[in-house]
Amino acid sequence: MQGQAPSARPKIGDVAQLAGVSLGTVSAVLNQNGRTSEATRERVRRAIADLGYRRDLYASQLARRETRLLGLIVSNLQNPFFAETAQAVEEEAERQGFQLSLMATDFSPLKLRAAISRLLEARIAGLAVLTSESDSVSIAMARESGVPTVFLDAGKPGHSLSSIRVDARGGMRAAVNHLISLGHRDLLYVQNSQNTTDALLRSHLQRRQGFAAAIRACCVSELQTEMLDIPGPGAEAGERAVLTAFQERRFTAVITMTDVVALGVYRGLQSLGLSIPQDVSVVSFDNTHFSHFLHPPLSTVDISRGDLSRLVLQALTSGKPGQLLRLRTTLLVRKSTGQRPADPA
Amino acid sequence: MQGQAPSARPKIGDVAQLAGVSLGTVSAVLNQNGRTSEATRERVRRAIADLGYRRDLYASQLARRETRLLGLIVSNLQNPFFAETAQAVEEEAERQGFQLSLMATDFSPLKLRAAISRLLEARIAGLAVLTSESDSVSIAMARESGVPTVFLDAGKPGHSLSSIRVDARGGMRAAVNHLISLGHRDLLYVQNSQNTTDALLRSHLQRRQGFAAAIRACCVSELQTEMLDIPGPGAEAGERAVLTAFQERRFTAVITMTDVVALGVYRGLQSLGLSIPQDVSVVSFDNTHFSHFLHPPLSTVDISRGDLSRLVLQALTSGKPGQLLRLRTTLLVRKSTGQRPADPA
DNA sequence: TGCTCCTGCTGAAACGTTTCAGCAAGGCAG
DNA sequence: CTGCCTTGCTGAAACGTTTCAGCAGGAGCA
Repeated sequence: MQGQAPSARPKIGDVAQLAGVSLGTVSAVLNQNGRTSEATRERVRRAIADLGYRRDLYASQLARRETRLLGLIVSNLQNPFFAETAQAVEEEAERQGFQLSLMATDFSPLKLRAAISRLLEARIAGLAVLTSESDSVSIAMARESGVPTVFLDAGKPGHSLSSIRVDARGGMRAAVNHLISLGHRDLLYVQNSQNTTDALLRSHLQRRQGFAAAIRACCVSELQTEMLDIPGPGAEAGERAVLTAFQERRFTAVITMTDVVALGVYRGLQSLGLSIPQDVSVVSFDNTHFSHFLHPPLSTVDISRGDLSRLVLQALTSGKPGQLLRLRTTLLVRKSTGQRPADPA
Repeated sequence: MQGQAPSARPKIGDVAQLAGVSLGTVSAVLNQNGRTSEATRERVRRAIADLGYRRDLYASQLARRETRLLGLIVSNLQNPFFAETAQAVEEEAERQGFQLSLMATDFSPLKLRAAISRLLEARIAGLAVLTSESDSVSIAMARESGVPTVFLDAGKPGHSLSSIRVDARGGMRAAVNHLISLGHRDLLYVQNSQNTTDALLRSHLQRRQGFAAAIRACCVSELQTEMLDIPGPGAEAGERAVLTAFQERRFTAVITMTDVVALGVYRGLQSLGLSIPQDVSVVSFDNTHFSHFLHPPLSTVDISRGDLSRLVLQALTSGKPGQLLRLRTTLLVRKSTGQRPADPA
């Protein structure tokens, strides 16, 4: 008859009482610091098990000085590129003794700000924003917090703010050169610049610059290119883009900015009765896992998840914030690109 | 010269001092409860902005009675089924004023236990475990915590423990009947029972029972079936399964337990020079987003993400734990299934 | 024996909020 | 003018840990 609320969470004091030791000793056992004898440890462990004690995260973190928590924000977990990247970062973080708190923005700048806000309240030790919808407001939030931060393709680094610059330009150049060397002269470039924000602009700019540079550098003059802007980041938009573009005119190669869009492009081409790569070649960006399993396997520009996650952790934990980190890209030539058809009727 | 640590996080007391009000008032403004005049609110807001104050999550939650936090554990975010489900649950949770803490197990029972442990430390208001590797230990952990919990396809519900039973049996029966009605008599059933745990067993059992029941109920006697166990949940395993199985003998239809595996099956069949569905029909489970974009579009058993997420929230927040909830499945016939080939040479 | 060092433990302060009883002041009915 | 209600604010207790100075007691050494 010691009190009758059986569902109350036992606290550290209850454990201490049952084990016949003090509060501080239990804490020492829990955290494996301080000096404790094996006998005491055993008694405490028994008491913990008997009571079903579980440490309270909030009290624990409140009392601690610092957190081993990293925040990671991505656009959308449905996109395999982000899912794969998130997993890679999580693994790298764990390897270095950090926990990861993962949030998605669904391509909404407002959700991005809310996510940053929440993560900052959680007193994260570092923040990685790997989305394309970061704008000046969200960057300012991160900057003013003083928390080590890394953005993808966003602005100038400074103070606590690092930036990872994906060499999209180089990747794009490689992709275009690959197509040109295969004889292609009619190129359709499919992009999605719907949520126009700083970072997205920059990211597009790089790709477009790579595209333009490759075309400029190319000796052939009879090059015909068209850029098509699609209204979303999904496969549906890619499919419609192809349907629309090919209605007017015939291309022999399509370049997309993500594998997911390429998935739609595949479907669009197939429904037009065009085969890949006999009639039309397709190149993409991301090298998501499924791209290898498409029919035909998709030629795509790889962004190394391992390198990316290592850069993220380096940026956040090196103690030297404000870095500009560069990430190489490499074109993976698979089976979706081939010689320009002899008779592109 | 008031102290020289500029990077120290401002606390609620600093805000109160700057705004010329008391601690409690600032808290009232922050939480929009209690009575405050517009003038005071404005002063407090200014002070917050000036100082760049941000609430400390841990102190806040420690002082609060309860959390509006739900824990969601899935197997692997790389699998689109889980990514889509997680997103659906997150949206439903948000709609009901809950935040979601998302964790992945990577198919490891140990990681599952660690995840449950962490979530319980965070004092979650409910726990949903949507993975196939839940075992009796993890179920016991959840049960003993007293937190409203829902598992997918795991054991008998009771006390705080609810269970969602996906009608895999029905879905499988529909898939098999569909194939049989198309004339197929040589069926390859591809499953992955690698991490054999209670829930996985149950889940397999259901599917296998559905398979067996459909075959038993079927009048045709010349039915030939084979079950192949693959060593992993990925597309690679699916591809190898086809390569292995078709080496020995020819099937006219393949049934897989997930779309991801079907992706590998597609590739395997294509590399064998077999076309879908002319030579071989394929049916799968999950209806992930990409399955619609495959060539040909994949016939698959749909598990409604909306229904699933609503069930999850109902189980966790209805105040009536210990429920057994059933989730219907529906076969989506697309283009990967067709008449059995006239001459399956 | 006296001194120092080490080990294992204790007890209280600190972490930054929320919550709530209580109080001052003003308005209003009688 | 009195009594009572309402509004807007205050101040302190509580939340459940971690951390750390300090203390008792035993060992080692001269």
